[in-house]
Parts: sequence; C-alpha cells; structure tokens
Amino acid sequence: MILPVDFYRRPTLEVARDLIGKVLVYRAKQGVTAGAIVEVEAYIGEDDPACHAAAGPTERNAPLYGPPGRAYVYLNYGLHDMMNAVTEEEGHPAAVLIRALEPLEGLPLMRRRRSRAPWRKGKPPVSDHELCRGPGNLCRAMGITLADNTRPLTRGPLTIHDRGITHPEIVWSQRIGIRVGTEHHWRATVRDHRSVSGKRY
DNA sequence: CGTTCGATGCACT
DNA sequence: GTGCATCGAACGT
Repeated sequence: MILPVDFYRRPTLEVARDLIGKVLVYRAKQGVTAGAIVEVEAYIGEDDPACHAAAGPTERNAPLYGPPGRAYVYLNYGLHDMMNAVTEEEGHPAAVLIRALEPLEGLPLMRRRRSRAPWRKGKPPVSDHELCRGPGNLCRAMGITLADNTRPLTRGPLTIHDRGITHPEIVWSQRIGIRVGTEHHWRATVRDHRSVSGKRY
C-alpha cells in the first residue's frame, strides 16, 4: 500500500520514525528498483540551522515550503543527489532525508548505475548491502535525480510503500555530515543494520 | 580501527 | 567567491 499524503502531514520526527522499514520504489524505463528505508534524518523549520530553510525561502528550497508528500531533491558537493520527503503542513518547511536503504529489488540495475559513477571506473562492483548505503549512493542506485524534485510520492514512478515489514528496532542519534545543528538527535537508524551509513548503534 | 583530503556544480551572498 | 545534509582513497595507529 502506498503511503497517503496524511502520512507526511504530521510532525517530522514522527514521520521520520515511521519511514524506517517502509519501502522506496522507483519504476524507471530500465526497470524497477526498491529498498527498505534503514536510515533517515529530520530537518525541521527555519530555526533548525542545518535545514535548508534556515535562511528563509529561496528558489532552491521552495519544495520544503510546499505541500507534504513530495520529493525534495537537490545536488550536493556538485556530485551527489539527495532525496527528502517533504513533511508537515504547507508553509512549514521540513523534510526527512532518506540516507540509506536495504536493497530489495533490481539489484543488478542498482549495481550497473553505481558502476557508472566516474569515480568507480575500473573499480570492483560494490556488494549488495552497500548499493544504497549513503544518501548520494542510494540516489544513484535508484536513478533518483534533480528531475524528480517536487514529484509526489503518492503516485507516479517514485513512491513509498508500507509492505508490512515488522517493527525494526530504531535508534536515535546525532545527525551526521553537518557542521551546525549537531545537538539534535534527529537521525533514526535500524539498530546495527549493515546498510546504514556512518556510525551504527 | 581512525582521521584527512580532493573531486565537483551550483545556489546563495 | 564561498561553502556545502558526500564519497572513497590515502594515509596513520
């Protein structure tokens, strides 16, 4: 079952918690890829210095201010696409960054896409559990790009599903890879999961 | 195990 | 011109 818009129109920390174990699906022309979410981070409002809305509305962060249940995709470090799910009411800028998946479907396609990265030329293919480890890696493996920015997650090629995965054990920790706002423990991971990026708990 | 650092594009100031 | 919500290699312990 595809998660409805009301799933996303809630406090961001609740959405973040509940996204763990849900399944991200991309139906591309090349084939279907899917993975269970095992790591997320919440970015909440203009008072959160690490949130892209910290400096107020801009052209780039406009999707954060838009309706919930849509994708906010942006390019980071000039290299990596990052995918968020927009949360809360329209006008309240907040989102959940999808940081890692456990690959479920389309692993050969994921591996082909990962191998296509310029910095992986001539390198051995990555193992299964590494295919979607890290926000940049998962976007590359899933084929998620800036073209998917603002796409609804309730229909179309990019969707998030409840497939009844049973209550993974969730651990909260500091968000990683940021230089401000590290005091908040707004990173949720599945305990000791090998597809989680960075430190595991 | 850990830390450091270069690649790379673009929004923002 | 500056600085990233990263990745992976190259080192040191």
